Amino acid sequence: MYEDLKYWYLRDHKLFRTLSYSQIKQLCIITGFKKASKGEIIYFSSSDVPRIFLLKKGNIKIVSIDDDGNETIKDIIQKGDLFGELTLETDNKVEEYAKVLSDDVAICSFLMSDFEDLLLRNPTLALSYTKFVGLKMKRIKNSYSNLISKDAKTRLYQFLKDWAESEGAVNGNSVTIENYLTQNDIAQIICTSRQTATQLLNEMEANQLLSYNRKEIIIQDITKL
Amino acid sequence: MYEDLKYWYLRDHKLFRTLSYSQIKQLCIITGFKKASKGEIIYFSSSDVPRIFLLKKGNIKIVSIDDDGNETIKDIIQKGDLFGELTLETDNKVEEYAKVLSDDVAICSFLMSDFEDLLLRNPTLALSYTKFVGLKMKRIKNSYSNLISKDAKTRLYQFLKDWAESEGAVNGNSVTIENYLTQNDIAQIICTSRQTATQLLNEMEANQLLSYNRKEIIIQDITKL
DNA sequence: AGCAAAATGTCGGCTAATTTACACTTCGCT
DNA sequence: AGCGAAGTGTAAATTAGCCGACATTTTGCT
Repeated sequence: MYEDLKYWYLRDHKLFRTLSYSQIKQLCIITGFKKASKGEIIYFSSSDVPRIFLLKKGNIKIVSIDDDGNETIKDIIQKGDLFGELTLETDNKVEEYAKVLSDDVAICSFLMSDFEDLLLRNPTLALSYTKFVGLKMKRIKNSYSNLISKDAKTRLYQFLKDWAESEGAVNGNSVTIENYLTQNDIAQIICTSRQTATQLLNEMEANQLLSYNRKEIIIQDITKL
Repeated sequence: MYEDLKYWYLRDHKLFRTLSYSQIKQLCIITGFKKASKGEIIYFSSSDVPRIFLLKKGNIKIVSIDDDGNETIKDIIQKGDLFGELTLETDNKVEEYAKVLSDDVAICSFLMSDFEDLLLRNPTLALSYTKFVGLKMKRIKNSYSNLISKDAKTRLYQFLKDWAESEGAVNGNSVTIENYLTQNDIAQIICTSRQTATQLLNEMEANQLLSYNRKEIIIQDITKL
């Protein structure tokens, strides 16, 4: 990969924005680049050397298999997000992999050990990274407490609001979301059965809160959710 | 407070164990010390300057109030744990406070800004701290996914196992836990109603899995849980 | 175009667990 | 010692949402 390309990729993430061109260039830590298409599975825990990944394009879901063999969606990663062993500790206990949701994705990665060295040499970056991990933790806490204390309907509403906020195209009070999730995915994210999710979505459509199809979701009036 | 005392307090947490005596002494970041007794409430978010706290003695619970005014237990902090704005970002959105569970507690604290400076000057510490926050995140993720996918009984069993492991006095296969929680607390932690928790605990007692009273819980055979 | 697989829609029975309601016990305090 | 508050025990009614079962629609593939 060309030096300039590396620079551009890293520079694009807000975490690295504070580093100068020469700093990034000097570090040269990007060691992998990968393209993949819809439905493909990318293993990243265990396997070879521990890495941190940056999703450059598209969407993926992080899925884990529990003891009973059920799939659970752990996270949805969007363009620009980091994923992988963000805690800088490898654990082989959890069996996780990523599955491509959008038509195609571009992923770049670097070695965890290289990243650690970088953090050691750039205390400011280390501090930013700590805050970044902390923010991620806060988000998780927040979404989980929703899962626990609210009913399925409220959870779906909250999920749609969050999704609309992070990715929706706003047009007045109406928001259009590119829908790369199946109803089953949505059900898993809000921790309910597929049937319940279907029922709730149809109910919302009947109440003219949104219009749903496999390509996009249009929320008529985001303020009414 | 005497310099030596400060040193001792910090030194006691594994995070600071790598720092030399002179380093800690030089930094002198402990700026607060506090004792409190059972039932007392300690506010730590919002209010004055942001701080990080270290619980030296006793047990506290972190409680938050949601929109509807219900109390939720966010975390149980044990002797030696850090708490407060561990993410190094203050947010005033969440209304959280700590409540003392044990007879009395000792808490020391330092300013978040001082701690940030310290991290900037000690990259190794910064890295350790990041991993520490990451570990905390992993624990939270794990306990939440238990909450979501398992039924109340399994959750209670898991909670008791965890509690026994972190604090229990082992004696062969039997483990004795000092019980500073009410059944209501336990119910909140495992996210069920007080009645269900009571019922399950009595059921376990009837099945001779444990003996419960307000002072202690004795698990007859930890391997059978 | 045609077929299999994946995704969506719909229905009732079933069950864990919440809710409501109340009695009893223990604790902390003056 | 005695009282109120907090904690614990128990039971019945109610319900959200899971599960199984199936029909229909849409997609991707050759």
